[in-house]
Amino acid sequence: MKARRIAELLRTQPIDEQVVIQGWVRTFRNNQFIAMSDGSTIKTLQVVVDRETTDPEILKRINTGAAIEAHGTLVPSQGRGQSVELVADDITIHGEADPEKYPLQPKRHSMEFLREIAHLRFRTNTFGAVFRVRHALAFAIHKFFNDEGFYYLHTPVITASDAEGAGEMFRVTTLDLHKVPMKEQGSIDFKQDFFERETNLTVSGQLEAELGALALGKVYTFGPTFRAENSNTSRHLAEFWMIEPEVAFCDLDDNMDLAEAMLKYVVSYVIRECNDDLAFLNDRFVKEEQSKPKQERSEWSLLEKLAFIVEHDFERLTYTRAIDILRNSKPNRKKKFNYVIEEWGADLQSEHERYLVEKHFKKPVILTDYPKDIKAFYMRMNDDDKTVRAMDILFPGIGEIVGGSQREERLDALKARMAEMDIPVKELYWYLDTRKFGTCPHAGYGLGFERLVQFVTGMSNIRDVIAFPRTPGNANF
RNA sequence: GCCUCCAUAGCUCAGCUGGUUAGAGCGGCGGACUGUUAAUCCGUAGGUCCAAGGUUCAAGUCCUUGUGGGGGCGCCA
Repeated sequence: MKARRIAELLRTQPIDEQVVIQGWVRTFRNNQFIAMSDGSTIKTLQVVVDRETTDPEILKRINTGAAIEAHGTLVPSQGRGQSVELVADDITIHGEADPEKYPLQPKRHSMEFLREIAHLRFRTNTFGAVFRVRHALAFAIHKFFNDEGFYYLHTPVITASDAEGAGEMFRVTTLDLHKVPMKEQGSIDFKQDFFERETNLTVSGQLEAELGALALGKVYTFGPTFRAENSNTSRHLAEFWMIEPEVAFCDLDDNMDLAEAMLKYVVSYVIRECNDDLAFLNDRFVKEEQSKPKQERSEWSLLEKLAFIVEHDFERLTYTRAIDILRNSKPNRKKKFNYVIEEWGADLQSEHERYLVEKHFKKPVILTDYPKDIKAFYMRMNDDDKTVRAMDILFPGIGEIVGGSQREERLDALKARMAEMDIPVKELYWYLDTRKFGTCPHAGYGLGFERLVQFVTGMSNIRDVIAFPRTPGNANF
């Protein structure tokens, strides 16, 4: 008989049917009740074994973590706490989990401990919920873009251009590091490397996505991205997944509309499809908040935060207006900020972003039209010649979740900007060609996928929303 | 990269201004009970107090260095 999944059995409740389930033991109570999980849902199915007729040797091996298969009949539960249960007539142990050595117990473990056993942490309620939600978000993103007429473009992971200026890069090479081939002048001879030139892991697929957008109209990328920055925070990874839509004939307002619609779509998708997991994560979130000091505590539960995102328009304002608000804010006047805002042109610190989002507007904020000096070369210059058509979407708790812009489509303006910022024009001839031939206004943005998962699951550390986090000094598993 | 905090049983943690044999809960093992819900009750075993130096009559506790980890900041998504 084919095994069925617990999620399906709990949904359809085929009473009196003979069924088979396969999964892992969460707890074994009273030598009689197995709480069994098969990953299909956060809920467990209670398997009732007859301790009189079941071989004691089998009973002894039913421990937390063991993989088992249960054959039996689904019946209404006699106990409280579940509506149906499986009365087993046969139990097979597929794989034991020696309770003396198995690190997971039916109790609360710290996130730090679970991070050190990342190969086993999928088996906990929290990580089961996180990875089901992560999947649902990824699926919803593909569905949203597909429904909107976008094409999923696979941009390269290995890139030769280091001109993007998005951060430090990881080198890709097959050269023998013990005897690197040198040229006469003392520089490394990359002609002998695999690609016969210097190559790195991508820090962004944007430039390539622009090429696709200027033919296919609407494209998006969704792939791994690498930054060799020595960033040690709860919101940074060396390897993370990024979504980068790029749209032709699109200005900054359209771009903001798209980003806001996408975020609302995926959040409401998950609210609809991941009920049980979100309910669990919500409880977890609320408990964690209660343990924090009062002024750091979130006013809302996780579910309230998610509902709020879907129901309210994001606040849109220019950088210039944001500076005015910040300059006149209480913490600025009382010099409570670590970095006091003195004048226009200053880069916003995360304390300022947090003030705007969490204190002043109390909703997601989209900041636009930043000073050109603090933004990338490819952003479209405004008529004031001082600001560019950039936008950052700031979310409560995690800060910047989206960074995007309208792209500079005018060849002369782009070249001038590249010269000013020492971007090698020659190397990026292919990028400039799109401005030479059939250029048009276009725009796009980058969404940090793990930051989105962080927001939706309420997990406070980004290392707990990706299976095997890569951070400075850590590439385990 | 900078600033901070932490490391005690398999896990979560307590251990006061340095002072005798380092504690609890969970988990393990043995038993009792049996429709339980992280089951309960009784008993029991379990420790290189992260490592290496140092101060002291005496170090889990103080100092130095190292290792591992957390949090904050910067860089960003």
